Amino acid sequence: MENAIRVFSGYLNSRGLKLTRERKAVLQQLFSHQGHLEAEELVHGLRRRKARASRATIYRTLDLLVQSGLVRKVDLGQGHSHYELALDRPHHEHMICLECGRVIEFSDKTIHRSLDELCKRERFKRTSHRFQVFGYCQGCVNRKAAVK
Amino acid sequence: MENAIRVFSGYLNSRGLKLTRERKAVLQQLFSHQGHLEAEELVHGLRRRKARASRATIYRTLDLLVQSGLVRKVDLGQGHSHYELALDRPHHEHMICLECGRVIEFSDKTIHRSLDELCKRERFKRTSHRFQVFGYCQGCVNRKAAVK
DNA sequence: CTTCTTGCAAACCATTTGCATCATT
DNA sequence: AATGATGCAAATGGTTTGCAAGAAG
Repeated sequence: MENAIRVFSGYLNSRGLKLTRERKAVLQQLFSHQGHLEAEELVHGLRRRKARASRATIYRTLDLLVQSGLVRKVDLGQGHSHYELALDRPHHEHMICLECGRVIEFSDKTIHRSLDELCKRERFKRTSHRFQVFGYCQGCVNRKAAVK
Repeated sequence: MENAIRVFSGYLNSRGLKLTRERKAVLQQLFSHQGHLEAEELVHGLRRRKARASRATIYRTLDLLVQSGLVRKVDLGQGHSHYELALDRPHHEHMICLECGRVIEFSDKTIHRSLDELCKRERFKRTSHRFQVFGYCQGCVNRKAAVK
C-alpha cells in the first residue's frame, strides 16, 4: 500500500502530474476492497469514508492507475469495467458465476503455452489476452439443487 | 441460409412470434457479410439494399437470433457488441488486431481440455467461455517495420 | 380482428469532456 | 504564480423502451 503510493507518485512525477488527495483516496479505496471493484463502488466507498471524489475524477484517476501499471481494467462481461490491483499479482483469468457474480481467479501454464504456440503459428504478436469462463459456482449449484 | 430461415421461423413459431420482412432481412444481411458484424453495419447494410429497418428492430431481432441459437453475440473489446453466425460453426476464440481490427478465429483442443480440468478442480459448472487475444497481426507488424 | 411488430423519440447507463474554479508544486 | 486538478453539468455512444400506428396470422 505504502509501496503502491510511492509507485504511483513516481509515475505522476515522471509526467509532471500531481499526487492529490483525491488520487490518493482512490488508490486507498482500491486497497481496502481487495477484489474486483467497479467505478460505482468506488464512488460509494469514498463517499462513505467522507473522502468523496466526483465520478469524473474517479474515472480519470483509474485511467492513470492503469497507465502506471498499478491497476488492471478487466471486463467481466457485465457491461461496465472492473478494476483490480495489479501490483505483485501475476496476470490471471476469471471464472464468473452468472448467479451470484462471484469471481474465481485462475491461471494455467498449459493454456498460456498453447496460446503462445498459436500466436507463433498465426504470426500474431500478442500484447495481452483475456480469458473468461461463465457458469455457476459450487454454492449456487447446490442452492439451486436444494430449492428443487 | 434457407435452412437458417427455417430454423428461425420454427423458433419464432414455437413462441407465437412472427417472421416479418424485417426479421428476414436482418438474417439475410448476416449471411451476406460472413464475418463479425456490428449492429451499426447492419443498419447501413440494410439501408443500402433498401430493406431498411430501424435500429430498435435490429437490436430486437438480434436478441431473438441469439436466443434461437442461430447467432452468437461476441465482445471483441471495442465497447460494442459484434454478432456472428453460429449455425454449424463450432465455438471458437478470437485474436484481435489492435491496429487494423482484423479478427483471426482459432480454437484449440489443449486449451479446452485444460479448461475443463480447471472447472472440475474449482467445482465450477461452466456454460461458456470467451477467449480473446489482443495484439498485432503480421500485416500490421510488417507495415510498421516498413515505415521506420 | 387480434396480437405481435415497427419506428420514432425519449430514456438509459457507463464513461468522457468542456469549462470555470480550486489546489499543488 | 503557474500549471494541473477538480466538480459540475452537458455530451457521448451503444443499447433499450414506451407508445401510437401498422402488418402478419
